[in-house]
Amino acid sequence: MDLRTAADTGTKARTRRAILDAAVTVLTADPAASLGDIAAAAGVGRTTVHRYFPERADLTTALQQMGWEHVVQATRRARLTEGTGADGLDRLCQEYFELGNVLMLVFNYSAPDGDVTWDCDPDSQSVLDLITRGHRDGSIDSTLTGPWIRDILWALLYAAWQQSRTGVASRHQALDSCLRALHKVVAP
Amino acid sequence: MDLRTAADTGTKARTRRAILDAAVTVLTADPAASLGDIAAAAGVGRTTVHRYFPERADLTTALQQMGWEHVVQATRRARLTEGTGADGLDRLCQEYFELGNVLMLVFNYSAPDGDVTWDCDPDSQSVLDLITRGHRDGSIDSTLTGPWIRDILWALLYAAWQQSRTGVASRHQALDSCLRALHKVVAP
DNA sequence: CGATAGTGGAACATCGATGTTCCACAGCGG
DNA sequence: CCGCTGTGGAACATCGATGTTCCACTATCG
Repeated sequence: MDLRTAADTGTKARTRRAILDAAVTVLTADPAASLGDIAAAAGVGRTTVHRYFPERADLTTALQQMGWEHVVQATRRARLTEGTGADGLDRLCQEYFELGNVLMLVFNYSAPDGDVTWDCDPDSQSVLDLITRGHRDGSIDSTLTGPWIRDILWALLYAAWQQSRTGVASRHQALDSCLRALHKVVAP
Repeated sequence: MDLRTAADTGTKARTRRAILDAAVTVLTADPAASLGDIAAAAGVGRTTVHRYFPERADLTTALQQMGWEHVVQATRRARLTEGTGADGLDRLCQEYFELGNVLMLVFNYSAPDGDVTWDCDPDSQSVLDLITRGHRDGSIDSTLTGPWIRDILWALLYAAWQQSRTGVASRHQALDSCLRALHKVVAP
């Protein structure tokens, strides 16, 4: 017998995923949305939400964890150890941009819930290492500290996503603007 | 007889101001804080808060209005019509940075309450005009649109204030980093 | 001194979100 | 077919925030 039951990849997993996905969408639009709103958006009953996440905190915790897993995977896909530091940063920006709403949620949930800023997560160090490599190979301005560049990256991504979300620019235009701004900032 | 009673500049004005100031501090830290928290931070009773702002919405409206007034005044102080476009943007960044928490509040309250983004306020046009002038006088990269540069400005300010607020950098260092990043982005 | 403005606090009603319980229904495999 | 699993919905209790009312206290000014 398996520790995880067979249903773990079946109906239950799908329902859980639907709730989490809906939560990302709804909570991004309104961080104070009720569980009923989330249930409605997920197309399930409020009871079902409570079945999967007994308390609201359980849901937000799961959301935060899922969000960070996405960020970690995106960081991995960016292959930070290949090419120059600036190249890696470029790929990282593109991967993060693809995360969309998940990114905004992780961004916003860092402060209010717990002060678990993005300093303490496992992949943050690899980003700082990337920047250090960029400092050494001359592709990143050495006068800009690692944490500051990382924060600029997130800030630019936030602004770019706002642009795309509000229809000021298309998704592609927003990403393009973001990448160019990042290039100019980190260039020595 | 005055339309505004004499007390308008006396005790009542001071109490009102204390409540608004406390609200800025508290709501910046936790946007979902209760009126009791705000009253305690202001050093007044919860009843008094209700006397000045009968409903929560009245308080948030007043906050938003006060915030925008500060922004407008800061924009005026930056004397956007003097010097090159880039110079004006530089001064604007410094003035906005000085607004501190008020800035963060205006920034955060743009989306959740009403969709009154910073496009519709009176001073926004003068900022866009400034950028257009920078495009013409060659001090600002013409391939970057006005709205995008304005959003970058806000995003960088947000990131810089986070740095200073979390103690990663001093206030002065944060502003310096912010200004240098802005310079590099807008440079043609 | 006496009136008035401004305030604080207690008490209360209300409302929405939350969390729990229970029951009914549908699908699916043995 | 029967039982199990997953679900939806109704009903209920609870809790915290909100908004209101009322009364007492203090300081200031005429």
